[in-house]
Amino acid sequence: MADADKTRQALLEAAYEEIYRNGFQAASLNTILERTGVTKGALYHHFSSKQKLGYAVIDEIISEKLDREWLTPIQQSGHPIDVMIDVIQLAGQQITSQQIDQGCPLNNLAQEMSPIDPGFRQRIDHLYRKWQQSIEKLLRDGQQDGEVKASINPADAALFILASLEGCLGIAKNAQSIDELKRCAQGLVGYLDSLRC
Amino acid sequence: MADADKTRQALLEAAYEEIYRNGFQAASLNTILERTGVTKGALYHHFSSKQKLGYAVIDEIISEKLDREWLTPIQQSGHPIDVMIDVIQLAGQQITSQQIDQGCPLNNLAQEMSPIDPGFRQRIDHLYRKWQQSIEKLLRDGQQDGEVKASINPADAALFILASLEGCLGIAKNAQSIDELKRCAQGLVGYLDSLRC
DNA sequence: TGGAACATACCGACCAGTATGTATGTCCCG
DNA sequence: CGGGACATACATACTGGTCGGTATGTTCCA
Repeated sequence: MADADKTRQALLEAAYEEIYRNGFQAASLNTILERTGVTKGALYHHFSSKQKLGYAVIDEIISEKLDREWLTPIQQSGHPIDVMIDVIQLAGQQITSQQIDQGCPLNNLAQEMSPIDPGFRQRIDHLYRKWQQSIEKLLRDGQQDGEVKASINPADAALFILASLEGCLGIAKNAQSIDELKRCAQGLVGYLDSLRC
Repeated sequence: MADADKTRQALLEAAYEEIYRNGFQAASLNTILERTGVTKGALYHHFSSKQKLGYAVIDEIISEKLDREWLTPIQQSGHPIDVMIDVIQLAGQQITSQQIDQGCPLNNLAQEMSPIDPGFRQRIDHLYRKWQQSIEKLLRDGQQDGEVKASINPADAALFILASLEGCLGIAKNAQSIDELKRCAQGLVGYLDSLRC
């Protein structure tokens, strides 16, 4: 039934917002219910626990967001290093100050939940791995085209690029400063440049 | 009175552990009381709220830990870049798998609390700034000695180094993998090498 | 020097509020 | 008319925080 799906989707989106704002543990089901106008019975009809709701937010909302905002844009044509720099700088231009303050939704959940809930950790790890592999593929393509140094290990470099990106977002989040994000991202761009032949 | 100080210190240390394990919001005062054998009245005699207890943990426990484990070691004599690589690799050797899983105490608090509590954000920012400046000073010294490229901006590079370091710790925390930490840190070492003349 | 006045450190029962989760009832569509 | 899709009311546990009270000094004046 379409109505049921709409209810479920509304819950997922409100849960995503609430979790993004407060973290998973501090996220309140009652707040989610208020914001959606859905009742508690309906929520527990669709999700058997708060934990399962959190899992679904990762598997459906955040995963889809990652695809749309990072994995797909990175697949555009062009020199791999240039493409990555473009994507990073475009994201830097589009980001709002609210998004800076709240950081990366995936990394937020990773830092909070991975030590205390294997189900979260596993799901987050899966997304990180996809992310890393998409960067790795880009570097590998660059090596074949002769744009990227043959001496580097694409998997290791991709891992470091991803870590640095999350690190920059984390630092800027605490500083609540777009300027600091851009200065930090510039360091990452410098590293990317150093991978060119 | 010495006993009062001992009580206060015991509370701070137990609070640090509890917060490190569960985050600040999910940290339970009752657990802290159980672990220390201190009563609730005593706790609220020393700290007027859970928030103030959290502030004190940053100002006293975490700040001291940062000094001891990063700021002081970085001040040893030697070529700046070599010193930093040494400190990073030594830390990588000494880290336990439990510490990997739980991540960096300062970064954990930063990601959780900075968007929702200005007092936390400010205190964490203060420590990050000290950290960054100690790296910046090292790079500046390296430039004067002719070991570090004159073309780089020491403040910006220090910011990126700090962000990358936290990023590597964060990624390894989610992966729960020492190997992934070392591979990631190797990327940081590569960046540091690229700063040499 | 002895004792009243006061301060510090601590105790632990209790409070209101909130959290997730459950049990049962109703509605409505195929 | 059976079952999916809810709604309502409630259970239970736990949270941070408060409050009246106590025990152990410390100070200071007669």
